Amino acid sequence: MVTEREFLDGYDPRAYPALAVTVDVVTLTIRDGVLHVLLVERGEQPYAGRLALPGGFVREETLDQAALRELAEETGLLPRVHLEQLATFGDPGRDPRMRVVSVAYLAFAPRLPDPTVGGDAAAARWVPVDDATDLAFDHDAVLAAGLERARAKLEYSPLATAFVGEEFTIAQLRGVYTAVWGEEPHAGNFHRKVLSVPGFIEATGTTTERGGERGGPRSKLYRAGDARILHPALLRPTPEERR
Amino acid sequence: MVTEREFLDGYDPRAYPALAVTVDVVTLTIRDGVLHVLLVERGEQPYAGRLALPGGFVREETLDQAALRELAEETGLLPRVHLEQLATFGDPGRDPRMRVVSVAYLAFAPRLPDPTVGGDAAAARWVPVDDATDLAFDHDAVLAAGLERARAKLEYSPLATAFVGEEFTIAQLRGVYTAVWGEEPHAGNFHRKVLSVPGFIEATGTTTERGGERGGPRSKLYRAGDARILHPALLRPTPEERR
DNA sequence: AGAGTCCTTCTCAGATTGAGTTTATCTCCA
DNA sequence: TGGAGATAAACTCAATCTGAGAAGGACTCT
Repeated sequence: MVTEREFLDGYDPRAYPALAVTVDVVTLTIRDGVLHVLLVERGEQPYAGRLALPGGFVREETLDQAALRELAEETGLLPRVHLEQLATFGDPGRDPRMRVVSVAYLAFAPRLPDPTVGGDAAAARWVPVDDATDLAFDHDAVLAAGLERARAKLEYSPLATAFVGEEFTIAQLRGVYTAVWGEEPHAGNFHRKVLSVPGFIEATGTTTERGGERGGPRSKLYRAGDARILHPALLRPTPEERR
Repeated sequence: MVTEREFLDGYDPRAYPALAVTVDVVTLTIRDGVLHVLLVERGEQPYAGRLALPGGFVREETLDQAALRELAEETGLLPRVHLEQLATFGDPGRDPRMRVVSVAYLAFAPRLPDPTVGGDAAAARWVPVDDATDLAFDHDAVLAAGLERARAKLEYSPLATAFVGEEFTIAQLRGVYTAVWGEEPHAGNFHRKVLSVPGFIEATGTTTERGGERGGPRSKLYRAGDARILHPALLRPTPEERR
């Protein structure tokens, strides 16, 4: 906010050229073990033909509502989506047309159907994050910030459960960590750790109907617990070489 | 950012009433072992007489530059200040005059002199964070977010060194954790831990000139190392009751 | 039926942690 | 000047946690 003094001293409509505030959403999901991000293809200049994060102007609504609205318009999804503010990008010149300050959001969703082009949805599609390069505007940096946030939050928050369905196996949960971190945690230790963190997951008492596709026993099913933070945390292997 | 489609579909100057973007800065420092925040007293309505975070309009500059400029205008301080983006607050109605989207920043500074009222500085002063209540606008929430971020960052980043001078003792560093967490870490274990984290601090080879004010031997002096993250982390005592 | 998969549990040595103790150095005050 | 009290730094030790591996089944496919 701004103090009255600054408001009076500084305010001159001509001194502050038109300025827009938008939201952009980094929506992540996992498909076939690979982390994907939701992108839309731009039809017009600038950056025509390039991929970009879905987003749009903020209306008379909260920023959170704007992000949720954009996400819904683009994908038709609403339920079971974790949404959080990521960071704000506002360098002059990041949009060649005018000064645009963009509040970036980060969303996590379980596997979703391909966006239907019903409604006003542009050509939205899921793209493996490794292929999501050369995005329009400064969206490469926005995506990078989102990925780093996601990797870090898996360590100390029960976020991974937002990527899987209502009921899930520990192996599925491990698949989330593998996809996001790009590294597979030790299966046995992961199992022990996940079960020992209070409130992370709770057993349903049921198991899967079948074993794994390539064999193996049925697995027990779990649902998300009520913990908001993981304690102790599940730390990434090799955060960096020691010494 | 915004796609061209959305830009064309949605853009109508009258549909989007005037909107301002500001930065507000939560500046923290430690004085006499107590965490303080920099506040300015508002002279005019709304919220006349109330305390508020320093801030102002974003000009033709990056958001980071705007935050740094506001901080410098308010306090005259520039060197050795750690500054990072905190979060963006944009609820309609958070400013009664117009829609104002505020990008909040978080700054950490070693002990600084009282802001001189030279220049255009308003009545800025350091206030113990526990006394910083009933702030103008939604600044209570902004401050709360800043405090929580600071507490969390002490765990896994070498941020504490931003609160002390160029050279410091381990006891001073422990004082930072005590002030921010409101809880004193075990002195012996803190000592061991801080020295064992690679890159956190490095010895200068010198000691203080005198012992502590109430006795005790001279302490060794250290300076900040080059680590960007602490690994392993210094976890807060009692993050919550286990089980 | 056999080969291969993999969920789940177990083992174990090494590292880390929390709590407390020890030693020596220094300041303040009588 | 001689304590009394404070504290930086190092050490001790038991309890816990961690990483790495292996074992036991239960299940899939061919």
